[in-house]
Amino acid sequence: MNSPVSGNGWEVHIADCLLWLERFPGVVDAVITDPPYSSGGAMRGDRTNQNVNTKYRTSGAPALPDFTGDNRDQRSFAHWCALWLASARIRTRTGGHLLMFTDWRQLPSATDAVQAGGWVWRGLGVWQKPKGASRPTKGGLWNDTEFLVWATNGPHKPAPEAPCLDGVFVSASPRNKVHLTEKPLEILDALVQIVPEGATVFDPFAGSGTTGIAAYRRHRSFIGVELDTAMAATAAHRLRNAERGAPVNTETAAMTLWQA
Amino acid sequence: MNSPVSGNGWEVHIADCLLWLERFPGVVDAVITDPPYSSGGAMRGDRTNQNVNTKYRTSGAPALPDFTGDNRDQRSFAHWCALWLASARIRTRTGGHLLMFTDWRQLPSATDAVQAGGWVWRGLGVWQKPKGASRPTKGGLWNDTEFLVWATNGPHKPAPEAPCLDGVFVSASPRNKVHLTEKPLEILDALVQIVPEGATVFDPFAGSGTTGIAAYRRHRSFIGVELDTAMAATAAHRLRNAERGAPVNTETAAMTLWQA
DNA sequence: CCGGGCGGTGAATCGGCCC
DNA sequence: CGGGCCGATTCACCGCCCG
Repeated sequence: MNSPVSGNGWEVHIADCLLWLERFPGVVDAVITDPPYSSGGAMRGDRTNQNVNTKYRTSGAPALPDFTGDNRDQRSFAHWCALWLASARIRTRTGGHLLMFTDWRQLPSATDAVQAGGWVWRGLGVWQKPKGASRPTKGGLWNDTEFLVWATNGPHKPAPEAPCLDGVFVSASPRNKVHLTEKPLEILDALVQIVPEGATVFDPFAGSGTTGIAAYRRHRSFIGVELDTAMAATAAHRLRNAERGAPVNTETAAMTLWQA
Repeated sequence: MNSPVSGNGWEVHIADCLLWLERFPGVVDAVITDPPYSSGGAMRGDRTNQNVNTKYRTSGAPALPDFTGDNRDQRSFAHWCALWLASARIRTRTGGHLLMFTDWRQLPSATDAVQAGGWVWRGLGVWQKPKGASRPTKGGLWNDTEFLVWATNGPHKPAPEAPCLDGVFVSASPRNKVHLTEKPLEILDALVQIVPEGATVFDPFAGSGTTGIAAYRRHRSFIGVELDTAMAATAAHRLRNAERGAPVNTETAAMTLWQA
């Protein structure tokens, strides 16, 4: 285990989360994460030669770094999720929470994996994107949602003062993204409140660290694991920006992407 | 096959949809339906002695008739759905649509069944209920959504003028319900527009006929099948109200529930 | 006719108790 | 000890009623 980059109540580790979890001795209160979806071309065997930039980029937007782990077929996606979900659950306190993003195509696999990993599935949240930030489907349903699987490690015993989180989050994709699938900070800001202040939030696919920033600002501790060295550097940079009270997506944060 | 109750562009049959479909010679353009969810207590085997009124009713609201078929366990729910979905697909034109309501708990089983029935799953819609019309979950996600599985029979080739339906429908549960799980007319009004005017909409679980009313008002033909005699009478009554341009949920419509 | 106040409601869930 | 039945719980919004 490499030594992490850390700050006041947060740490970011560069590691594969499965290997990292095997050696992690602590206990966390919630797992809040956005794993690689591996969507598109599932069950069609046509994903071997695509990386994320050719897959997702359509316009003249600046290219973002390819991220790894987004090329599994559907069955192995579910199996792999079950593995890290089981490992993460072992390190989550009884009654602790899981909040995991997924898209519609992987949703059934995701809920299967969550349950296979020993979590108790308790509901679904919806991230509704404004129409401008999504794609119309002529003659069908507008594809403007992603989903959030909510589960607990065993019984759900909310504290009397525990808030009730919305089931539908309306928010546009962030501007000035430093990660291709970066989630809106305001959604993570709501999600981290599923645990009380002082609790520890764990993100095994920390990416650019948005979960950590939300946790930091809401006075929750954060442990992030990210496989990609450059992306982990970006997460650390953005968390340090948050510590300074600065905007997180600075020019220099973006530059860390290409230096490692 | 009993002779149906029918009107100008609509018919309601009293039958089990699986048996009825076996003998139906026609072709429809869309299947839009809300099957019994069989939710609650899934995988816990505790559903034997519950009817829907004890299951879902909490307050002093007037009792509505129990509906049948809401007591399958999860595996047989998926299997049974696959059966009627396959039968219905055979009677749907190539490129025709399926829109099927489900709740979060049955969503993975529902999408499995849709695909097992030979449909091509193409997306998810969300029905977001106002907070007042749903249940808070302390320390977790508010349970204020139901879902809509969208699929097509084979390739999706929308007409150039085909509209794009919303992915998220915001609507309160109807007042003066005559069916325990009656869906808002405004949502069905949007959904029937997935097929052009003059096309035929089929609902194998017609219930109180809301899908038919929406289809009638939007100049689509409607074929409904409903197992429960009293509920089918209610559907016919409400459709006749719609033909007269009258409000559909009249006192007499409610009375048909208890007469058969 | 408009605005504010108030009571009703909800495609459950959970703990506890009884048999 | 296990399974099933009973009843308390939850809170923002909807819509009616009244001023």
